[in-house]
Amino acid sequence: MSPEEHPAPPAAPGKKARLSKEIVLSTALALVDAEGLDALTMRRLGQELGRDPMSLYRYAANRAALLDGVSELVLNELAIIPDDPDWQSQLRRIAHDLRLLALRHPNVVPLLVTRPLSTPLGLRPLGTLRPLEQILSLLIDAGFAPVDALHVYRAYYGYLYGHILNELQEFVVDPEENEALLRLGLHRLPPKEFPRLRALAPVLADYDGMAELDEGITILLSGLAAHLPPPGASAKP
Amino acid sequence: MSPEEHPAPPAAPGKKARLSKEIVLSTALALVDAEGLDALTMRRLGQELGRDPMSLYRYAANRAALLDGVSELVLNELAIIPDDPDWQSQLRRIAHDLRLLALRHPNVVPLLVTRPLSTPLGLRPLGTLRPLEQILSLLIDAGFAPVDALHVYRAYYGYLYGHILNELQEFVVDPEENEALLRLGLHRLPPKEFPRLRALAPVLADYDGMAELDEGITILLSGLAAHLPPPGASAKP
DNA sequence: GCAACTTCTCTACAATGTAGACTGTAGGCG
DNA sequence: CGCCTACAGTCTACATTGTAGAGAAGTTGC
Repeated sequence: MSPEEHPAPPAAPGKKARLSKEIVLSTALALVDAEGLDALTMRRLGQELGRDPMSLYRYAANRAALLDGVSELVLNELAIIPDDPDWQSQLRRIAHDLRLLALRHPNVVPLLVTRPLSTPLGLRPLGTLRPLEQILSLLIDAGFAPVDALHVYRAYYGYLYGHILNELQEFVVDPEENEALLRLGLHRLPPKEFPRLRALAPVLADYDGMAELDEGITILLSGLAAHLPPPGASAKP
Repeated sequence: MSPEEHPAPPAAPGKKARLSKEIVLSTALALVDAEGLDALTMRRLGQELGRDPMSLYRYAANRAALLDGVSELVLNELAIIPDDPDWQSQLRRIAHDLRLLALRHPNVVPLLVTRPLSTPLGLRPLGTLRPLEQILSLLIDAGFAPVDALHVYRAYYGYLYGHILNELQEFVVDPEENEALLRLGLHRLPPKEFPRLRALAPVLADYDGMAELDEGITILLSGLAAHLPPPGASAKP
């Protein structure tokens, strides 16, 4: 019975290890994953850490910075390693990775999408810019001119984010419920006004996001490859 | 000098016309457009209307409902009229319209994107589902099987939303400032870590969103047309 | 053992959303 | 005309939020 004497912080999950930005942010993320964005209040996070809420301000200037930190943490889970020389399959892999990341942290997606809208490019957390830089780099290394790389990136990332939003929006509410109409709450729609939507209920209900993403990416990438000067036309060795 | 005696409410912008949902929502939208989402508090909106904040609850069950109402109001500005028999040019036109809508109400875009994430399909404000229904209808009328129409819709709308988010994110901060690096705040990025991004500063600074959207849509639509059973294969007259 | 830190806590306050009771006003019916 | 009912709008009150500012506790170097 020595529940209070342990001087070694690393293995004592009990109460009093010194805080750190990493600890704060990762328990913030855990909280958001478990209970949603609204649950992430200073007081609640403080309580989760067994600390006074005010202590958090040592590690994040304010709540907004905390949210940025969480975004960054999540995006850091995305590994972009240029092992595959084919840019198309590379981008395809990243797309699937990002999709899975979003499904793993659905509550963070609004942050990823929304916060950059209120923060100019250069002031965003570096972690959120890194994928952009890395993908540009990947494309340029594959032989694209920088300007074209940017175009490819925009079309690609645009579609990717759009797809993720779409998929999360269509997420099935109550998997217990079997009737597709009910499962999606579509029975509340006036049939006269929404005949198509209602008729598509069964199809909507089993949305294969992964397949849909893959098709879309295929179309987009091959289209991009066709409409642009082929990589290698005017590139570095 | 009869500023108080007018018994006719319609022409008296002064103070005391009876409220209505339309009035409340449209001044809410005006407020958001002018000062951003955060400015839309119950008290502030009440003040804007010359009424007690609590009176708003007659017209919106709570703040979330207010936000939904604003989304709906904005989406109602999008007119989808099936005048053009060619589905591709139809979708292209809608895409440009929606883009302009977003540029007209940039502060509302986070709402459009975020709120559906926390509301199951069937429970969303009808106004926000109407574009979906209408586009499905348009595609089915053009000869697509319903399931394929849904696929087209998803890829199309996904890309479209993604593009809009992209474009708004890259919005130039201070158009007064001439140096591209500065204008975007990119000078804060460590050069070693972000060489590509920094090198692209000038290109980033003059982003032609309209052209970029059009290219993307072209690629996507022609790709979709090629990868799917051509409309009319198994359709109604 | 003291001094200069950093880290954490306490208290306090202004702003927000909203419940619940209340007041006024407009119309319907005798 | 007088009363009654319904509804629009208001007032007061409260719990919850982010965060400023002063201080306590703990840690580290000499």
